[in-house]
Amino acid sequence: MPLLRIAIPAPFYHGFDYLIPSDWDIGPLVPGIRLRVPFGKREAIGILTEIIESTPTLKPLKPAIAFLDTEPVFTPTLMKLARFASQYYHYPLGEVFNSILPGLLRKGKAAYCKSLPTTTIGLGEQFASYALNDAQQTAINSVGSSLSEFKIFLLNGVTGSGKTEVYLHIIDKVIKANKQALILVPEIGLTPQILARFQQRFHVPIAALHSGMTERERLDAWLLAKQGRIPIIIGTRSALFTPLLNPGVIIIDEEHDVSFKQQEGFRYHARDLAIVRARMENIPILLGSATPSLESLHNIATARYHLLNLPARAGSAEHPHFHLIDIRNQTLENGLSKLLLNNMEKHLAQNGQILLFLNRRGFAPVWFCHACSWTASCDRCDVKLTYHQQPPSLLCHHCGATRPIPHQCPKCQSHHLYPLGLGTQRIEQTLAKYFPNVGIVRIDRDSTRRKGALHSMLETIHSGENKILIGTQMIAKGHHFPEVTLVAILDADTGLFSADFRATERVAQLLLQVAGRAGRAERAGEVYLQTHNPQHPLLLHLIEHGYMAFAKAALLERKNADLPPYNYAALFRAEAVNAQAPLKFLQELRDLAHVYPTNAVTILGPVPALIERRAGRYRAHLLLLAKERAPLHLLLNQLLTRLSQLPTSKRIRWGLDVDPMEVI
DNA sequence: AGCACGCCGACT
DNA sequence: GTCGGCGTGCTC
Repeated sequence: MPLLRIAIPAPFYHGFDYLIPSDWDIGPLVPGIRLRVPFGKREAIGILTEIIESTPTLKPLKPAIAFLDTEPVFTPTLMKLARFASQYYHYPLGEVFNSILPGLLRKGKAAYCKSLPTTTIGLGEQFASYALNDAQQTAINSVGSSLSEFKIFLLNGVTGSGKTEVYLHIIDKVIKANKQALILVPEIGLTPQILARFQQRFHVPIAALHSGMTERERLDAWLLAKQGRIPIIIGTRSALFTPLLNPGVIIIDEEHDVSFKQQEGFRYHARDLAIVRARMENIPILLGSATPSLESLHNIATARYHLLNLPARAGSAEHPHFHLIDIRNQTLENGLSKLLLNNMEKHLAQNGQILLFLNRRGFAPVWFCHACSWTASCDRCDVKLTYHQQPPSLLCHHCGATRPIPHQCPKCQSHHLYPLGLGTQRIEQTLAKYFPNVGIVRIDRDSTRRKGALHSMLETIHSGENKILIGTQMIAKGHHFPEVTLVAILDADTGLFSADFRATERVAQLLLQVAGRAGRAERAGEVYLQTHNPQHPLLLHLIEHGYMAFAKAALLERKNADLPPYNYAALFRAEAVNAQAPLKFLQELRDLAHVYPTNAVTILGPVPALIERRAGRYRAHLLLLAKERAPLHLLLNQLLTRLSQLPTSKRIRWGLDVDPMEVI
């Protein structure tokens, strides 16, 4: 008698087996359909993974309640991909399915599409009006001649080298072959500009999967893509799991971007899984970046990926022209050096626009007592509170807590309290004083909270109404400012000495990204970096020899330190209200590893997290490193099967992060 | 993760 | 005398 093996969205690493009610037609019972089943004292919706002949469980089986689909909600590839991801990230299969499914299907709604494509159908301009250079043509031909085979390409080219044009031509070939193109972009990269460019070029339905969509729109896009009726799908990380009837190509734009890695729950990396998917679908995958990840560059070196280089267009600098401003022993005007202010004046006089980058929102990062050096810190986190002037408050950037600003020191009763250090609000104020007749706009999370605010602020730059833009990381992605002739990074030192092994890579990528916001292809901007470390080898390498030289040096460091990509990493994270519990739990886990001795895996820790207490919870980490994947994953499996038996495991929130992006 | 059961403190 | 706190155990 056949039985149903079902993946249930619950924290278990195995499926659950059910009886088939005797009056059911067995025909629709194929892997990939949803079923409603009794589960403990409640009901659950699970995915049928297998029809089996017998069950290993000794408990009596319950019959399933209902099947919700007559055909699978997943394509066969997505079923395989989910299974792979579940094993690779050691995350329960039912939970993986659950995070892939559109919300309405998760809740048991019918897999039925009400509307025809709600997406815009573009005008379909002629492609022949666009001149390609040799490098672009080579890239297009390389991918174009591999349209029905699995091959990984890395398209490396600076801003303005024409990466998007290459994407568009490849997509054109794909849809002309009646296949579908899946494009993943970073979280903030999915701007209306990018979408407009696609809509302008293609006379086909385009699904743009963004956070503002309703659940209904999401489901429609999913179902239409599955039926092959939407040829182009653009979206962020989770769009990777869109079912495709006729997949033709996957494109990952800005492949180095960390937003492709999910940072909670099912901690998958969309780029890495996209490669697995492309292999399963037997299609090419194109990774694009001006600053490729060290992982990808290593894969170029080992010939796993094929490199396609796009040199900068004629007339433009290969990389922006950098100037280091040594701010040691200099009197700064609220963070702005004399040299920078003079150059700003010069550029403004020539009607240029200016972009200032400071990755710190608020007015000042510290509220400080002049008399006894007391500083305001968060009650629930191990961080100082940030002083905000609008609205006036002390804010914790880690847990969101706000406090009124004390004007008397709680420690020594002094009234000499003042904001210390620099944030974007303070820079904005200083600029207003220095350039009273120049339009200034500040773009950060605080100033853009209102819906549509970001868009209208960007407009004031594009229209020329504002001449100076001061912003945080928000301005580093997606947007381009052709009239900006001067870019300044006010504090290039942030991150240079971070304990995380990826910090320097992130700094290099961020600096180049910010620098790349400016200018036109034929008129690249000047870039100033204010630093206390003008001799820092990373900064020197980057500005003198460019990103590739930096990457080469950084890879050598990683190799010498046995860090990724020369080792595979997995990180156990634990947190609890009790300060000792996470460390104790991870120590127990480490001790458990002694039961499975292996030389192939190095275990480091447990150690408290760099910011140990966050939102009232203490956090700790245990890092595992291995030269080969197999022994690492074997050990992880062994640990996970016995983890729930550890005495402290119930009092702990824990998670496993395979290929972690951050280890501090 | 849910959900129920179970055994100890402050309320009508 | 009950309502409810969250520790513990279970889910085919």
